[in-house]
Amino acid sequence: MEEGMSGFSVRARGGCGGGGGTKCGRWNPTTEQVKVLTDLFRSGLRTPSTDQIQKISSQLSFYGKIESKNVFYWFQNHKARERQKRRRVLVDEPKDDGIHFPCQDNNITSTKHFSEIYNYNQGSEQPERVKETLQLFPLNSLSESESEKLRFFAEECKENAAFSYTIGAEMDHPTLDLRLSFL
Amino acid sequence: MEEGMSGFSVRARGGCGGGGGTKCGRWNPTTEQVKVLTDLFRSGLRTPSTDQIQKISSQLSFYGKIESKNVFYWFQNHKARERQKRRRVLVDEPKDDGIHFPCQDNNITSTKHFSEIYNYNQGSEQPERVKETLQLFPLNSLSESESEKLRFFAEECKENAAFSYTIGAEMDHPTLDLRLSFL
DNA sequence: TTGCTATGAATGAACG
DNA sequence: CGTTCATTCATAGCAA
Repeated sequence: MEEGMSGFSVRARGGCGGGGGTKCGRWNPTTEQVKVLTDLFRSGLRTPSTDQIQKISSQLSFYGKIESKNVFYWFQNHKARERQKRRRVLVDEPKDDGIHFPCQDNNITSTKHFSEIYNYNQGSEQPERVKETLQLFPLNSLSESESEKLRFFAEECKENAAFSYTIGAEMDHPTLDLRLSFL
Repeated sequence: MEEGMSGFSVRARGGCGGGGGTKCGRWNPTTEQVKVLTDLFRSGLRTPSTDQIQKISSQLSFYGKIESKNVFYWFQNHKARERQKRRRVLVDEPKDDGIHFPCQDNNITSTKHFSEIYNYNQGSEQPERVKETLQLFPLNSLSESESEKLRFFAEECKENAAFSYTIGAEMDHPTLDLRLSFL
């Protein structure tokens, strides 16, 4: 795949006019946009707030057409897919049964929230929920694949790590500054 | 021939109760059900009461498997996403600085009471929400996106408009009658 | 063309 | 109610 296409206008494809019958065209992120988003993600950003989404979108619009919903979806998808990938690793390779600590144990008991809201219940309360257990673990004697898995877990755990990110380090033009400070 | 064109998933029903014995995870609304729900929403229904939910669900069950909670969630989601979308559009496209009239700013006498319209009031009753006066305005020289935004605002206005809706106009079969009268 | 993979988009369900 | 999660649909790009 050619990596040129610097800047934007990568959506050169006909899009709408193409033989589709559905709505025309979906967002096609430029390499710069993907880079920034990925860096943000790796910096610890997982679930940007509405404000952050808008700021990011605004900044990224420099590199090409983009809407805030694109940023929103990007993070949703990226997070979800990393999660399911990790999940797959857990299931596919059960040989690592020495460590298992998915950051925050999700106790998935069957849900009954609609009835909770509308009183369609018939008694029997059960507001039990397991609290987080986030424990540390010995970081030694780990094989390649194992340490890789650890990385996954580590990534998951930094849900809300504080961070700041600056766009434009080696970009050709702008040196845009996008400092995200939460809380 | 098949080209994959479709406004939506054409799979629809079957699923759980069908003879295929497929997965029956979550509700998969039929196109008819979606149509009715959408029409109800567009008619002004935003937060149906428990009774209304029951009625709607009951009627829609004709078109396929459905539960009350599905209707409940549908409206919750639809409303939430409508607002979210509108919010995003407002911020994403500030280039419409020629028109700005949130909902019912009838009087040209400026926007003196935003709090009245979006009443997040805290001292008095709020029985008087939106009077459906929804004034018209020159629908000319409006770009595509602009008129789209207008539609958003218009939709927001009919928060609790009285309405009645009849299912089955051009439906293939039933002519179900679902008159919802509130208050 | 056909199939696969990655990923944008949508939405049912549910949480806080 | 706003936000988040899980699953699925749809499509662009590439490979065989």
